Formats: sequence, structure tokens, C-alpha cells
Amino acid sequence: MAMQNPPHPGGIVKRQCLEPLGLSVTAAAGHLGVSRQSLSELINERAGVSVDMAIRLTKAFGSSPETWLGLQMAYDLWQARRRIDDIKVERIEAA
Amino acid sequence: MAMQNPPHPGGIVKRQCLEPLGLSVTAAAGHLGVSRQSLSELINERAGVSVDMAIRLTKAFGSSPETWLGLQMAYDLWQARRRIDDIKVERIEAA
DNA sequence: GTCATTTGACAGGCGACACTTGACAGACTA
DNA sequence: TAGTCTGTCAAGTGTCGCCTGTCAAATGAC
Repeated sequence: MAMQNPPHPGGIVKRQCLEPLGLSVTAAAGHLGVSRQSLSELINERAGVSVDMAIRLTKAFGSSPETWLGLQMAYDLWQARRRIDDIKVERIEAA
Repeated sequence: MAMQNPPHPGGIVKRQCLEPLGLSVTAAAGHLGVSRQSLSELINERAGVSVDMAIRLTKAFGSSPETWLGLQMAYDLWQARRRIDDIKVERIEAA
């Protein structure tokens, strides 16, 4: 059962992490040890969750790096399905 | 139960896909629609599995993009754990 | 109304990485 | 010997995460 339309992890960070704690982007970025721009881009879905960022998010807000990266993977894969038919590869069967 | 030492996906492609079918790197690369160098780098663990490559591998050898990317994620995360203590982030608790 | 904070956005630049074509040397084989 | 396969190097492209600096707009406090 694949998700219908996986959300971008940035929105989750915003709604599930920053807003409940009343954290500003500036404050959270400082806490995470990244630039304000970097976190802003993630939150506004203009950047993805990197391995580094996944670790920072886990240390600050909990969950696990696997979960954060899994969200990103699901999102990326969903986007890729738009152009999946452009990739022409035939199945290789055992001779 | 995390894996002790996740293998690089490249080795899996080599041992589980190419060798059982007697496929050369050159032949497999042509089939996957990528350059010989590109597949060679993956197999020799000098490149990772991209979203694009995961789709190609799935179309050619089966499994799923999630599985291929999951292998890559596990590997990347394992590598990152070496420097995980260099990332200084404190837990943010609810006020 | 004014000032400080916050925010999204843009420019310029850096390093990493996946991928390409072209080329070369070593190894293996018909 | 000739052809194939392979790993690898060079050089170039495009994408992307991240940085600093800057700017204008919005928000809130005084």
C-alpha cells in the first residue's frame, strides 16, 4: 500500500516540529547548526533532507534518520514516477 | 535491529544480478541505458544508487526502487555514523 | 508611527556527486 | 595476434545542499 501523495518532509518539519514548539525558522536553524536559508529552503520545499540534515533533525526533534530520509525517498520516488516511462529499460531474464 | 555493516548496493548488483546471469559490465550498462563507466563506478562502490538508477535496476532486475534506494540509504547512514558525534545538536523539548 | 524581528527570496560561490564521451593500458581469450 | 572486457583517468555538464550577504515585505511591541 503505497502512499497516495507523499508529503515533502519540509512541511512535516514545519507543522510537526516548529509550529507546536512555537519555534521561528531563525531560532530552529541556529539550534540545528545550519544557516537560516538552508532550513528555510527545506521548509519551503525547495531542498530535500540530506543525510546530515536527517541526523540534525533526529537529534533535535527525535524520530530517526531512517524515518526522515525515508520520507524524502518516498517523496523523490513519487516525483520520479512522472518520468518513469521515459526510462526505457527491458527486463533481463535468466537465459 | 539495525544491520551490522550494510553492504554497498554496488556489490549486490554485481553478485546478485550480473554474475548469476553471466552479464558483463559493458552488456549490462548497455541494457540499463547508462554508460559503461557509470555502471562500473556503481559496481566498484565509487558511486551510489540514484533515483534514476534505482528505477533502471528495478526494470531490469526486479525488486523495487524503494528497496534499491533503501540499501543505499542504509549504507549512507552507516557511513555517516562515523562522524555523527561531530554534529552538535541538542534536543529541543517542549517548553 | 516607529523600531526590531522574522521571513522568503536572490546573488555569488563552493564542494560533492551522478553522468557523459573519449582514451589508454592490462588482462583474458578465440 | 586480434578482439573483447575491464578499470581508470581526464574533462566537462547539471543538479543540489549549504554558506555569506543583502533586500523588501510582514509582523508585533513600544
